[in-house]
Amino acid sequence: MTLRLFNTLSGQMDELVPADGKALRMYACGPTVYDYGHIGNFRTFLQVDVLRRFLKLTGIKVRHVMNITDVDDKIIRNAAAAGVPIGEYTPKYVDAFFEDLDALRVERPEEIARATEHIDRMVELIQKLAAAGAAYQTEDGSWYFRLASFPEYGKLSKKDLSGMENGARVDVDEYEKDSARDFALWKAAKPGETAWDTAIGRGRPGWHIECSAMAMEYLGESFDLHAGGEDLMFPHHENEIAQSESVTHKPFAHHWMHVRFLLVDGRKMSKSEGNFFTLRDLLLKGYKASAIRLALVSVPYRHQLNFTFDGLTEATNAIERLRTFHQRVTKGHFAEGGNLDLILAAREADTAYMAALANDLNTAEARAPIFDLIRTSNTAIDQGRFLADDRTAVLAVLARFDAVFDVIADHDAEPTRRALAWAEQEGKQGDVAPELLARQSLTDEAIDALVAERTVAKKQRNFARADQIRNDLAEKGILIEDSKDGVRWKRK
RNA sequence: GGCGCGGUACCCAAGUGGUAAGGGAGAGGUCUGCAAAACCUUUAUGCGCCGGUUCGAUCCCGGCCCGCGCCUCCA
Repeated sequence: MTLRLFNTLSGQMDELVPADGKALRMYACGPTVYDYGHIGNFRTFLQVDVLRRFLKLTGIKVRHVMNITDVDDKIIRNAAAAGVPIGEYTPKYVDAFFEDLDALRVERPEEIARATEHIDRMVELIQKLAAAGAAYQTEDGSWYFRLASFPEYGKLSKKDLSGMENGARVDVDEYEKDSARDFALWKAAKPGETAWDTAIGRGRPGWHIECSAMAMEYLGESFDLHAGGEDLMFPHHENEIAQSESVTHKPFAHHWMHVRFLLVDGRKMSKSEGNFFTLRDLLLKGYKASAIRLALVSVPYRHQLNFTFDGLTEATNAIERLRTFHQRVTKGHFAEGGNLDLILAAREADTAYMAALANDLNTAEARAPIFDLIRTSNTAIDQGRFLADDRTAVLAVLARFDAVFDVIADHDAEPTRRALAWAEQEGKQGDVAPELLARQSLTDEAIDALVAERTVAKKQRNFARADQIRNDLAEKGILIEDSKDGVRWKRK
C-alpha cells in the first residue's frame, strides 16, 4: 500500500516513498512560540500526524523533524512588553504547545529543533550563500538573499515574479536592498534587541533561514517531504527552496504537502473578528479533546475546513457511537467460532479504509467503511450470531482505524483536567462552562456507588428510586445504559 | 488585478461518464419496567445556474453567479 499524496511542487499526485529505502525523512514547520496555539494551527499539526501515522501503519519508518521558532519579531516584541528576555518568555508557550499536542494525541516528531540552538548552522549557511553570490550584506549589517541569483524562484507557488522586480512597495527600513523582493537572511541588531555575535556580524536570523539550516542538519541536503500550512507556501517555503538549493544545487524536498486553512463560520480566524479559538478555549467550553481531534481530522487536508460548534457536537456523537460499539464488542460474551460473511466484511472494511487513506489521505472516505462495519456487526450481535473470531476480526479493524484517528480509546479526562487547572492558575474560571463543572463534580467512585444503588432498586422493582438516580446523574451529564452485559455509564 | 480552491439532502461530507458513501440531526417502528444503546424503515429523479460534447454528465468542455484562501506577519 503506497501513499499517493498531492505534491505542490509537481502539481500532481505523487507516490510518497523513502528515497533511501529506509526511512521517510520529513520536515514540518512548527510553531512560533509567542502565544497559545489556536485550532487552525492544530489542524495542520493534526493532519501531519495523520500522515505520519498512516505511513507507519503501512510499514514505513518515519524520521520527522519539526522546528520551534523561538526567536522572531513577535516574540521580541511581546517579551519586551513583558520586560523579560526572550529566553524567559518563550518556555511557557513551548510547554503549552506540547501540552496541547498531547491533549490532541499528536505524536511527537522524532526530532524537535529550536531556532535559537541552531544559530551557528544558519550563519554557516549564510556564509555559503554569500560565497555563492546569492547573499549580500547591506550597510546596516543585515544580510539579504539575492532573488535575481535564483531563476527558479516561484516554482513551488507557481508565481511569476519577473514583472514585479522593483515594485512600489519598498519597506522604508529596507531601502538598501538591491531588489524589493529580496528577503532577509540575517537582521542586524538594533539597540536593546536580542542578538548573537557571529562571524557575519551581530544580529539575529531571518525567519526562513532556520528551516533550511535545521532541515539540512537533520535530514540532509535532499529529503523526502516538507509539510506546512498553505500560507507558508509563499513566501516561506519558496524562500527555503531558494536558500537551500542555491547552496546545494540539489532538490531541497522532493515532495511538498500543504494543509489548507481552517475557517470559523466561513471566515478566517482572527482575534479582531472574535472567531478565534485556542484549544484551551474549547476544552473549557466542555468539548472533549477527542471530539476536537476528530473534527479537525475528518475533513481531508486539501480542503478548507469550516469549523463550527455544530461540527464539534457531531464529532462528539460520532465518537460515542464508535466507543459504545467498541465497548459492546470488547465486553460482550461471544461463543467460539466465526462467520465467514462477517470476517469478510471486516477484511473489506479494512481494505477500503486503507485505500481511502492511501488516496491522498482521504480521511472522510476512510471513515465510511468503519461505520459500515459497525452497523453490520451490531446487526449480527442483535441477532445473536456474532462469534469470538468475528470479534477478533472486527477489533483488528478498529485498531487500525485508531492507529490513525486515535479517538476510540478514551483519553479525554486528562486534557480536560489540565485545562481546568490551567484556568484556575490563570484566573480564567469565568471561561469554564457550567455544564463542564457539573460533569466534573462527581468522581467515578461516587458514580459507581449510585449506579449500584440503582441496580438494587431495580431488582426490588423500585423504579421510582431507580429513575430518580438516573435523572439526577443525567443532570450532571452522566448517562446510564442497561445491557445484557451489565450497566454502562459514561460522561456526556 | 494575478494565482488557487469550493458550491452535493436539515447540517457536515465522500464520490463516479451509466444514474448519489458515511456521519450528525429529524420522523415512524422493534427491543426495554421506562429509558439509553442497538437494529429496521424513512429524509437529494437530485449534485449552484446556463449552454455544449456524449447513447448517457453531478462527474468532461465553455460561460455565468456565489463563497473562500493566497498574493504582507500568519498553520
